[in-house]
Amino acid sequence: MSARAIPYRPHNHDACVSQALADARTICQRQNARLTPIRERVLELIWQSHKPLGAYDVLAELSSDGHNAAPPTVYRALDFLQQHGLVHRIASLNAFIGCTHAGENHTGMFLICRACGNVLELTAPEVSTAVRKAASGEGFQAENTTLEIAGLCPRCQTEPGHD
Amino acid sequence: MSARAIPYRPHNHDACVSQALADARTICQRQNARLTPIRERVLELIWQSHKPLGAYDVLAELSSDGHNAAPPTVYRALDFLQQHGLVHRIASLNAFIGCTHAGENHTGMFLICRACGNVLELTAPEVSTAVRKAASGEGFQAENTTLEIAGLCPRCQTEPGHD
DNA sequence: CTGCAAATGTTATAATGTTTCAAACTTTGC
DNA sequence: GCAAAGTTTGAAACATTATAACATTTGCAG
Repeated sequence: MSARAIPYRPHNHDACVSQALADARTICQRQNARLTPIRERVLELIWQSHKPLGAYDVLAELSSDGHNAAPPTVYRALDFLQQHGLVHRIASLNAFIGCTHAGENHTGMFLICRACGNVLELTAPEVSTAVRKAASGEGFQAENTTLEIAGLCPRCQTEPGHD
Repeated sequence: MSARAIPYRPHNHDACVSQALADARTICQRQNARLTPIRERVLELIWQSHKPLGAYDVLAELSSDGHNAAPPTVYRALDFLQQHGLVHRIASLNAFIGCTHAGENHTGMFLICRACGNVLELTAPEVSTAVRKAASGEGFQAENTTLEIAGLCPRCQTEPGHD
């Protein structure tokens, strides 16, 4: 659906965002879910950064919009977006990021650069398989996987402090 | 070093705890790290439960010891214990659990039962390999992996609400 | 148009984590 | 031993993240 994201290199990010929003509208329609103005705006704000955005960052942006929102508004929108696979929560950062595989039925795996803060979402079938196998080897019925890898992105390995 | 933990089934947990503490003392000695009374006590408290303990849970236990501690005391002890591989932080729960592979140089993988709250720590080499491969396939230099799987443990699949 | 369910507004509060500076304790070099 | 330096702990305040509870509004089906 959306094109492959390449957060580490400059690109026309506005186009990413528009595409993501268009995808979201389609997905919500198919699921009979209401992508209300607030929800759409929150999704847009989150997409405008490749770096994960905290709930209170979103809140601040909304405020500077003139929208006088309180925390529950943001958390509710984020819950909705998560529920419908439009954003992911990065547990190790308490922050949220747009899903680059929305509607694709996947297990996200996140490469988080500790230097520049960018995050790349991957789907790695071999990883998913290995994880599922390891869990079922213990008789464990896996439902939800959190897989977050902190380290250095290609750019920050050679070009420290660029961003 | 420590025997394999089997949180899903009853066992002599006091023995687990003593063993973990003994191991910890050895490990710290080898690393020239000071396992002070507070740190040891925190480690003990964490080990006394197979369920992850929040920092404020630890704090409460310390208080009921008569030890009048403030949050930084606990967080500092937890940082120390993490640094030396004696406890793990479970990001998806904001909680801590004793490391069952202390001193073994491993990447933890956690099976978290959403019903009983018990957590099993695994080391799955195939998973680690797959993760490392996926990361380096993107040119990403992985440093730290958070891998947490929520689901149902064997016991809770057949015996809901036992605990 | 009316009544119900879903969504949002509003206020307050809970839970989690950090900063800062001072005091106590340990180690080290002499 | 003893003073200096470093490490650990105490203590108070504060910052950040998240939720509870209840009122109000909006969208929609009948």
